[in-house]
Amino acid sequence: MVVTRIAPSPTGDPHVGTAYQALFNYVFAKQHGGKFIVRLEDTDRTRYNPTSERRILEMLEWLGLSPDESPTKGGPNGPYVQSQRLPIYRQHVQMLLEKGAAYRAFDTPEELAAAREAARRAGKQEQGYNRRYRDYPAQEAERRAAAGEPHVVRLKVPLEGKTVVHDLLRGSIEFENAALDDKVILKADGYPTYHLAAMVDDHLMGVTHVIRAEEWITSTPFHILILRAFGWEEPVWCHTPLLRNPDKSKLSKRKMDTSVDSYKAQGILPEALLNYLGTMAWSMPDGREIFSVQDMIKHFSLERISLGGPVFDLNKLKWMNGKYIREVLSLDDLAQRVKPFLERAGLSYPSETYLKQALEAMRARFETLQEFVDRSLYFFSEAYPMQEKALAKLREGAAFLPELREQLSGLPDLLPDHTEPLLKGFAEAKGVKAAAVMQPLRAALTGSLETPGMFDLLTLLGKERVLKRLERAMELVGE
RNA sequence: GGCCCCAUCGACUAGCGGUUAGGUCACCGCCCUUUCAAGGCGGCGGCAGGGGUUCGAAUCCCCUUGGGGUCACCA
Repeated sequence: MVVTRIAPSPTGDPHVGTAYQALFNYVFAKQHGGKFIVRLEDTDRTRYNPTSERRILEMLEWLGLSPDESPTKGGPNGPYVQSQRLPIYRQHVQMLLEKGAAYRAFDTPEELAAAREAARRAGKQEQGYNRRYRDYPAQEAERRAAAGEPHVVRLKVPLEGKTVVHDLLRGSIEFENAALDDKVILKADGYPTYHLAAMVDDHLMGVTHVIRAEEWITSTPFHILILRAFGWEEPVWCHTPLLRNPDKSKLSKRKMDTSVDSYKAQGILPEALLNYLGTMAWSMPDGREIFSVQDMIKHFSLERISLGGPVFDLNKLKWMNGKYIREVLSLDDLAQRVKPFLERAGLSYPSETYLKQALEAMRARFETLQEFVDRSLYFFSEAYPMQEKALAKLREGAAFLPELREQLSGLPDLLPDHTEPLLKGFAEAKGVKAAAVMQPLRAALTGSLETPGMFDLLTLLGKERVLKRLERAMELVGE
C-alpha cells in the first residue's frame, strides 16, 4: 500500500509550501488507494510555537486534504507528534550505538565553532564536523555519558565510496561519502534531530514514498545512510521543486505572503488555492487550468512534475480565485462563503434573496470574498463613502437630480421595465447621452463609478432607498 | 566557495528528434457597453550561449553562462 506523509514543523503560520506538499502527497496517496499521514516535527524546542500545530492541522481540513492519520485523528502508528516519541528515538539511537554505527561526541558548541573557524582559516574545502570523537574508546564514552556529561550522538558515515540517491524525477544523484560528515542524530537535550526522527518515523509508519521539497536533496544521502545503518529499506524518493519568490529565491515570508491563514482571511477559496498550487510544476495532461482535487487524483502522475522552480504569482492566484467565484461556485455556495466576511465587517442583509441578488450583480467584479465586501458597501449600509471622482460626476449632473428624483418617485416600482424607458427617455429629452444621466445617478446612489448596471442597482436598492439617497446627494451638491 | 539541482515568452506551462514552438496570467488594441468589470476577438513576447550526435534538434551529449538549494546540537 502506498503511504505518503507531510512532516511540517510547528514553528509559525501555516505555510503555502506545506499546503503544496500536502496536495501532492494527498493526491498521490488517494490515487493509489493509500494513506496520507501528517506528522508534526517539533523536535526543535527553541522554535516551537504552540498555536502553529493546531493551525496547520486546521489548514489541512480547510483545504479538504484530510489526513488518514494525524495528531488529531490518531492511527495505528501514533503518536504523530515527535516530541511524544522520544523513547522511540532513544531506543533506536541505542541500537545504532550498539551496532557501532553511531558514536557519542562530547564537543561543546564553542569547540565546534572554534574548529570550524580554524578549518575555514586553513582554507579547507570540506566543511563539517572534524570527527574528533569518531574513534574515541567506547567504554570511555559510555563512562562519561553515564556520569551525565552532556554530549550528542553522531552517525558514523562511511569515509569512502559513494551514496546514490535514486530520485524519481531526476534519476541517480551521486554523493561522495568523503564529502559528507558525521551528522548529529541525537542532540544534547535528548531530542533527535530531524534526520534521525524522520527516518525512524517513516520506517515505523510504513511510508513508501517520500515526496518532499528539493531543499532536502543534499541531506538525502545522509538519510539513506541512517536507513542502511538500521538495515531498513529505502522509500521512493521524489523531490519536487521549491516554490519561489518573484526574485526566484525560495519562497519566504520576508518577501511574500506565505501564510495560508492570510489568504483565507482575504477570501481566497480553498479550492482555488489548491487548483493554483496544482498548476505549480504540474499540469493536467489535457491542458485544462481549472481543475479540482478530484480531477487531479484522476489524472495525476509524479512524472508530469516539471523541475523548474515555479514563481508563486499572487496575480494569477487572484485571477483563478475570481474564476471560481464567477464560474465554478453556485450562487448559493458563494452566498454561504461570503457571509462570514459580511459579518466580520458588521454588515447585515435583509434576506437571503437580497444577498444573492447583490452577489449576482457583483459577481464579475470581485476576485476575493473580501473584495466583495469592500466594493459592495452601498448594498448593505447607508454609510458608504463618496469617492472623489464620483463626487465630480455628481456635480456635473447635479442639475438633473431634482427632476430625476421626481420622475422616479412617480413610478410604482423601480424594476427595469419601468426604469429603463424612463432613464433613456430622460436623457433623450435632455438631449444628452445616457451616460450623462447615468453617471451622476450612479454616483449619487453608490458613491462610486464602478458598479453593476444601473437597472440592477435600482432594482436592488428599491424605491425608498433610491429616493433617500438622491435627496442626500442633492443636499451634498447644494441642489 | 565546495557539493547538489535546475534552465521554453515578464510569470505559470505544453512539447519528450520532424510543430508556422501551443495554452493560461499580465500587458496592448478592438468589440460589447450607462460606469467598472466579466466576456469575445486580435496583438506583443520565448527555446540562455557555444560545441557536438543526427538527414533533421526546444527535445540527446558536453562545455560555458545564469538561477536555485545546501553546507547547524533548524527543519
